[in-house]
Amino acid sequence: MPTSADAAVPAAHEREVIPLQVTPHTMKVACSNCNLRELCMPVGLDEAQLKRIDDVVATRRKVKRGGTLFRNGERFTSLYAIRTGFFKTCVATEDGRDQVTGFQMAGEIIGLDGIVNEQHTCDAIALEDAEVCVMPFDRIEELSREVTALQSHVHKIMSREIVREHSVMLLLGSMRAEERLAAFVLNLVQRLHTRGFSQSELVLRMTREEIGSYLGLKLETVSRTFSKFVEDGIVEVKQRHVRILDADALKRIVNQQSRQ
Amino acid sequence: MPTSADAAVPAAHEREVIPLQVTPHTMKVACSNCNLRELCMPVGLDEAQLKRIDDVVATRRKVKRGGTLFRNGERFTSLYAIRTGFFKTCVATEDGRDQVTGFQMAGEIIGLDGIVNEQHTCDAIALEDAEVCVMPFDRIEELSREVTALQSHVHKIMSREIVREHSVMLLLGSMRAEERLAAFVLNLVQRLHTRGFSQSELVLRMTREEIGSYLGLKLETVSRTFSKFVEDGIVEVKQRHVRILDADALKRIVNQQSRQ
DNA sequence: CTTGGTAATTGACATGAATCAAGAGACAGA
DNA sequence: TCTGTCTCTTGATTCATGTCAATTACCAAG
Repeated sequence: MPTSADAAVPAAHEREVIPLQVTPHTMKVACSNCNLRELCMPVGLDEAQLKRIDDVVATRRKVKRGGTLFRNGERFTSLYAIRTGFFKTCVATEDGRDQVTGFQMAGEIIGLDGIVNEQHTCDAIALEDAEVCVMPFDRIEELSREVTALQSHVHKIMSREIVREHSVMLLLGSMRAEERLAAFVLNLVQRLHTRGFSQSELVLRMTREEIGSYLGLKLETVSRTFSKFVEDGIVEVKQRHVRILDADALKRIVNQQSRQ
Repeated sequence: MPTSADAAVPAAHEREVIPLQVTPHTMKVACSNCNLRELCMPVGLDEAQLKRIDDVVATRRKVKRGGTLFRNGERFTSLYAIRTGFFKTCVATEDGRDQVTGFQMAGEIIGLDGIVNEQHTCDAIALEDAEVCVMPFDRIEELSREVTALQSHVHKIMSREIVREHSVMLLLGSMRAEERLAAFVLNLVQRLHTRGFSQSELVLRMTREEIGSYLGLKLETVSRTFSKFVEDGIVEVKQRHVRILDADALKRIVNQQSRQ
């Protein structure tokens, strides 16, 4: 039930005071002049196609830090393109275990898990105040029947997620703690660098426990491994602020064969 | 380069004598009367749509046991629907480690990883003599612009793969050896049962080492864990033949919280 | 500035799975 | 049938990571 883009602002001030509450944002959005366009939309469109693409985004939605964009079991209606902020997605078993399946940042698409059963199968939680573009999936399907570039783009985004998950499986299935953490840090800076941030410095938006969950490690192991990297002069760590001193060393750690 | 469906049979007998060699098979294929249709194709199509869907499959292809359907780095052109046989897919790092990312059986679709970069990022290897339907992806995209049910179906297949991988991440990230193996066996019989096989008996098509790679364990651990299940009277194991004596016990093992 | 709560670090110890090694089965090809 | 090669099992031992516990650092609210 995305709010119409033209509707009046619905008591936004009231909602602001409730933490964890999602705040619909009704300013009309245009992909065609969004600076994240090349991250979440196809490139090489002509003027007319660009105009149509604008119609994919129904509204924007703000999610406060700690708030949920969607939850396991909720009905699936839309994909979300992250405009600002940082999310984690996690799955859970009945017995309470849960597993972070990914961390998502600006320009990335979230919600693909919901397509198959028209129901989300994971939680998406904002790790900092965030804003997303709401893209109703039926609209995406409709338009991608007409705009070939959009169709291809949607397929590529899903395929990219599959490939990413393969690499996480490789990490979880065959790497040791140091390799996992090195790979994780390198992956994060690389993605941040693509978005114009430093190649050597980053601020972690998640706790040691969340990193551990993603990497299949306990938070103590994450902490110890960071400490080891610091001892070895590979990184500086001050709480969530990480400075990479020797990126090559990190790469060597990832590629070194340890377990078979 | 799929062989035209109408071409003459190309020296099939010659190819048969070369193991690991893929044998193009040119018999015209019809999804519309394939008994696996409900597994790999959309349901609820009218006569006209069914006829069009038949055009998605260009040819069939046979792959001998041990042969590769595609390899990491190869150009992506087609998705494959498995008609008979059993595959594994695996990814590898430069340093030689590799990770089985899945086992696929009749009715399942393979090759989705290749879409994003028009290049395969994993190997697909037949674990027994197999036959697949070759579905050129440009044809799939073309037709799914016109047949809404096909478009939706393609999206769901990709989403299903994403969700499956989430559950593998959960398994690899937070389960212990016994839980992993129990979950694996239950998943296999369940899928085989869907295809009309026994609910309590199965023949493993893969080695202990391949199971271990998939589950992030060493082959010795897989073997020991099977032995433990046998001791506990949960299964009977004779080489690759497994009979489940107590499915509930397996389910309890999966759901029991052990590590947090 | 104090206080309470969350997050992170570090140490001591326990343990599950890896490693190393030997041997037994199974199976394909001669 | 024999032979060589995989594959699987099982035991002894090691090691990486989990577990438990104590302490410190940080941050937000009063």
